[in-house]
Amino acid sequence: MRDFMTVTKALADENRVRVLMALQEGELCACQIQEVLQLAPSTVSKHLAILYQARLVEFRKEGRWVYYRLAASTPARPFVEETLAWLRRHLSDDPKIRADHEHLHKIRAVPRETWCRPATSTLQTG
Amino acid sequence: MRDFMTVTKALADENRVRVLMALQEGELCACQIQEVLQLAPSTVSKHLAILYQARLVEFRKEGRWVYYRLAASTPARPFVEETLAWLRRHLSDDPKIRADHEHLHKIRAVPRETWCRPATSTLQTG
DNA sequence: TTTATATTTCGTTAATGGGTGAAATATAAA
DNA sequence: TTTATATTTCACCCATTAACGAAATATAAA
Repeated sequence: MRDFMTVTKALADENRVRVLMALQEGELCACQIQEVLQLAPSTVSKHLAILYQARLVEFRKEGRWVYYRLAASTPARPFVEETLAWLRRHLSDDPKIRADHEHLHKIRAVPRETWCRPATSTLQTG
Repeated sequence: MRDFMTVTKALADENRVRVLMALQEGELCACQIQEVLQLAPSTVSKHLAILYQARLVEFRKEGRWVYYRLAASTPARPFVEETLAWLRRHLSDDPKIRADHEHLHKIRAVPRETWCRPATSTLQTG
């Protein structure tokens, strides 16, 4: 029950759901997720920690960067894939999710140095 | 997205999840739900309103009583059945859910007048 | 080493949300 | 009508949490 509630609470925030949907297309480093959500790094970090505690995402560290991905489902814990499929079925067509995906495509199209910088993002958001 | 978040927020509370699981065995009136959750009537009423807004439950009024049931899934909105199936798969074996079911069996076994009374419940809870 | 960058942790603030009791509402019984 | 009961609404309190900036941590580059 406790595990289950940890997951439902993790899903009860729009920004965290956006993260999970963004990760459906592949891993992203923390700063890419910051760019999509347009939130402060500390805020995004907290959201990612909550998703990690719910075991919905995993991460790997590469140099200064931390790459997050959807957690792998195991036979013993089909939970994740099931939950993500549920999200996908109901949110794939959502306008905001679609906008995030378009935003992500732009982010992936340019070298990281272009946008992973101090404060001024040169990326066109519209 | 907004609809979806209304549902995930509704699911992000343990007592509301307990209500949904309790309703799997059939409709219950508000006071029966109060008895299961052991919470104040006003609190239970609030929880039920949140579940209703999320369109996870429906209700019918019969005299002074209000009977709640799981919402019917329609082809246009398979959401409910899917969500409830998800709950069932992951919580049917949960100790607290099982205890609620046992409690419910006792509640159903006695006439309503026995326990749906002022403040003193004569029902054995253990 | 020093400097720069990516991320997390910490402290704080503001908003949200669960809990309650009292009052309001609705219906049934006396 | 008056009284009793079931439920909801309202106002409030307290706990939780999302957001941020600043500081701390970690790693890479100079």
